Amino acid sequence: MPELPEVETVVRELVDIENKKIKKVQVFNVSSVEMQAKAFVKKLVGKKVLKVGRRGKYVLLYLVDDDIVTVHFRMTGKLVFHLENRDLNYLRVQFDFSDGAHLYFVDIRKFGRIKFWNSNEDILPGLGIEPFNPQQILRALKQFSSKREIKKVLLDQSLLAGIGNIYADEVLFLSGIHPLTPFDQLEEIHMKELSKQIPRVLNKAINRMGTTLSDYRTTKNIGGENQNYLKVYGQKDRPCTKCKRKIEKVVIGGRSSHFCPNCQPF
DNA sequence: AACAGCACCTGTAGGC
DNA sequence: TGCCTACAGGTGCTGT
Repeated sequence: MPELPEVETVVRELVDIENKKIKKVQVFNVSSVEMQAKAFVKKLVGKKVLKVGRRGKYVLLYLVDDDIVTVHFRMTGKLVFHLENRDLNYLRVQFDFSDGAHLYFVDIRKFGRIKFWNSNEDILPGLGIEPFNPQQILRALKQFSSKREIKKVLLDQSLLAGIGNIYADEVLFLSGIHPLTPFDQLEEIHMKELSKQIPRVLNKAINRMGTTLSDYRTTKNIGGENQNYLKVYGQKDRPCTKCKRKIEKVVIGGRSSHFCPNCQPF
């Protein structure tokens, strides 16, 4: 799942577990939790989930006593309220609540991670700002310095938290910036455009409940709609929506990058 | 310090 | 049908 809009969609549905007490936790794949499974279970059982939130691509579960649990889906993780047959083989962690509700952490590739943080810990150190305020984004971009390609910079979670491969490509297309452009060669107008487009792209995707390409599903195990509105991601060889030129695909930092050679000149 | 490369896993799609 | 390779919404470690 993965990027900010998908995580935000899930978090909004997770209000259903707020104020519920965790009655039982079962860890079926030890590497899914960043702690000895036994200790992890002990930390959670009997605790109430006061609130659910999000930072970047992380789901946050605020527990009593100010302890926090973070969930990162990486590539294929998801949290669902009901376990379907097709997910049976990929159930990694199960949470049972005292009112009879369940929450299942399902993850085909086992990259996802669930972490317990004590109340005195500084959670998610080094994570960048939430990318919704254009002025704040512009400020962050202006004080950032790098010779790296803009595509790589957008994927850097320590600058802006939550942008992934799909939305980075979409943002660059709408901003008219070639993904290989060195960050330190961006002009003021480019920075302003990025600051404007980043929140727009993310908010639109949130309103469409995220982008479902293969694995991402909401807690109710249904997909989002944003995949039907992508301008460049996954659109290789298809005509650009603005100029009809063929969308191209290159590899940058090991990630596929889609762009229109006409609308995003190098 | 920054960056490339690879590791972590499993499934799927496409070529032959 | 079957085998093989490439690739997938992400990060984190290691070596240069």
